Amino acid sequence: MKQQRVLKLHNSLSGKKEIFQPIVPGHIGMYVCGPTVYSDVHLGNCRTFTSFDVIYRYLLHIGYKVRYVRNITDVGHLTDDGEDRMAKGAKVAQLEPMEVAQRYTVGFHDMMRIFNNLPPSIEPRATGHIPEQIDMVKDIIDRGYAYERNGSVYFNVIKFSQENPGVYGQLSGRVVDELMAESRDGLKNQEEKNHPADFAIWMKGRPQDIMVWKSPWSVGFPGWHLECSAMSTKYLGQTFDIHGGGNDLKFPHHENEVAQSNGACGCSPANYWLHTNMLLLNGKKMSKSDGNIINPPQLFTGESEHISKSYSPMAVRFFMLQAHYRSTLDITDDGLQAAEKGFKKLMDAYNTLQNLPVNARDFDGSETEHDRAILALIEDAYQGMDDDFNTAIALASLSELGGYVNKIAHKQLASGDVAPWVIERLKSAFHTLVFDIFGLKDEESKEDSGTVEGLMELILELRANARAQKDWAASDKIRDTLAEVGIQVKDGKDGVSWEKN
RNA sequence: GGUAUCGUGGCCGAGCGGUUAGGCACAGGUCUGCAAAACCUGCUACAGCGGUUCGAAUCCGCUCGAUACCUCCA
Repeated sequence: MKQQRVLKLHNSLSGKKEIFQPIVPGHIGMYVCGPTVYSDVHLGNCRTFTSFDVIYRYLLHIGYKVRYVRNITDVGHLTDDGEDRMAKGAKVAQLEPMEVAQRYTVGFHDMMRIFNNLPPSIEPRATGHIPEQIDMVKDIIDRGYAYERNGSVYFNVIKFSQENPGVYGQLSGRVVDELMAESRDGLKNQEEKNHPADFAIWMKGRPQDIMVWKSPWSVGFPGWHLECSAMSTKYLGQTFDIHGGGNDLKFPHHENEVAQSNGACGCSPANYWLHTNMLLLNGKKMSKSDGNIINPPQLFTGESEHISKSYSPMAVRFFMLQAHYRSTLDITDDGLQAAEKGFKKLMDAYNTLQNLPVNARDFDGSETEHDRAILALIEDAYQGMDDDFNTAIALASLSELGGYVNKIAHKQLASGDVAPWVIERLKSAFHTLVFDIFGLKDEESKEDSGTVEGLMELILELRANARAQKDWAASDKIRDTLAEVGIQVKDGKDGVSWEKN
C-alpha cells in the first residue's frame, strides 16, 4: 500500500484536477493558513483544519515524508475601523496583546486535540518572524514591485501584472482592470496608494497601535498577507508543493501571497493550491448578528437552539468526512444525528471485525466472489482518497465493508465464502482507514469506574432472574427505569448488554 | 453590480458522458415474552427550459435559486 499511488488533486490555480508531482520525490512541503488568535476558534476553522488533517494523514500513509507548516497569526490583521485586531482584543479584555494571543492559541490547540487533529510539523507565529518579513519587503522593493509612501510600503499590483502577465488573478479569477473599477471609497489609506488594487506590505504604526516593530521605513507592522509568504519561504523554500486554506482566503490573501512571492524572488510559491469550502448552518451562512451560528463547545454540550442534543467530537468529525472538502457542508440537526448513528455503526462494525474468528479449515483455497468484492471495496476506498481526497467515497466503501463484516459475523455468509487472508487484509485496511487516515477514535466511555460496571451487572442479573421466572412486570420496570436515566438495555442473542446514551 | 462555486430521492451527501454511491429516515423480515437494540432486504432522484450526443445528473446556453469572495472571517 505504501508509495506511490497516483494522486490527483484539485489545483485552484488551474481550476482542474491534476496528477500530483512532488518537487522532491518522496517529500512534500505543505503550508496551510492557520487561525488568527484573537477570539475562540470558529467551527469553520475546525472544518478546514480537519480537512487538511485528513490530507496530511493520507499523504503520510501513502509513504510521503511531509513537512506540514501551519501558522498562528498573532499580528497584522486590521479591523474595520483600522485598528489592529490584537490591540483591539487587548483593550476589550484589559490584557497584554500577547496574553490574548496566548489564551486563544491554547484554546485553539485544545480544540484541535478534541477533534483528533495531528499537530503540524512546524507552527510558526507571525510575531516571531518580523525580521523575515522585513527582509521580504526589502526584496520586493529591490525588484521594483513596491514603493514607499509616508513610512508604509505598498505592493505595486499594476506594474507587477503588466510585467508578469497572467499571474495576478490566476487563483481567484480577478481581473486587475475590474479591481480598479470596483474599488470603493473608505478603504484604508487609499489616498496613499498609486492604485486601489495595491496593497500594503508594511504599515506605519499610529500612536494607538501597540504591536509595532522597527523597520527601515517606519515603526510599524507587516502587511496583512506577508507573514504567510515569509514563513512558508523560510520553512518550505521559495517554491513548495501544496498551499492550503479556506476558500474565503483565495482573494485577496492568497492572490496577494502569489504576487508577493513572485515579486520577491520571481518564483511562484506553491505548485498546488487547495481550498476548502464553507460550512453552513441550516442552509445559510453562519452569522453572529443573525444568531445563525454555533460554536464547537455548543455542539458538544447541546446548548444551542439549533440542535436538539449534544454531539460528540468524533460524530462531528464523521459528519465532516461524509462531505468532500471542496463542497459546502450544511450543518443541520438531522444531518448530525444521521452522522452520529453512522459513526456508531462504523465503530460497531470495526469492533465486530476485530473479534471475527478466522476459520482457515473451512476455506477451500479458491477465490470467491465475496473475496473479490471485499478486495474491490478496499481498493475503492483508496481510490476515493487518491481522487482529491474524496473521504465521502472512502467512507461509503467502508460502510459497505461493514455490511460484509456483519454478514460474516451473523453467519449469513458461509465461513468458506471469505478467505482467511482476505479477512486479515480487511482487518488491517479497516483499522488503517478509520483510525490512521480518517483520524477517528472510539469514544465508548471506558473511563467508567468499576462501581458502575458492578452495579449494572447486579441489576441485569436481577432482571435476568425476573425474566427466567416470566415476571415481565419486574423485568420491564428495570428496563424502563434504566432507560429513563439514559441507560439502554440491549437483549442480544448471546446475552444482555447495556449502553449509556 | 462583478467574480467563483453550486442546485441530486423525506433529510444529509458522493457522482467529472453509458453500470447500485453511502449514511439517516421509512417499509418488510430475522431475533424477542413484548419492545428496544442489533442484523438482513427493499426504497432509482438529479431546479426549470432549450441544445449537443447513439446516449446527459454529468457537456453548452438561458432562466430561477443558494453560498462565498470583492469589506480579511477558514
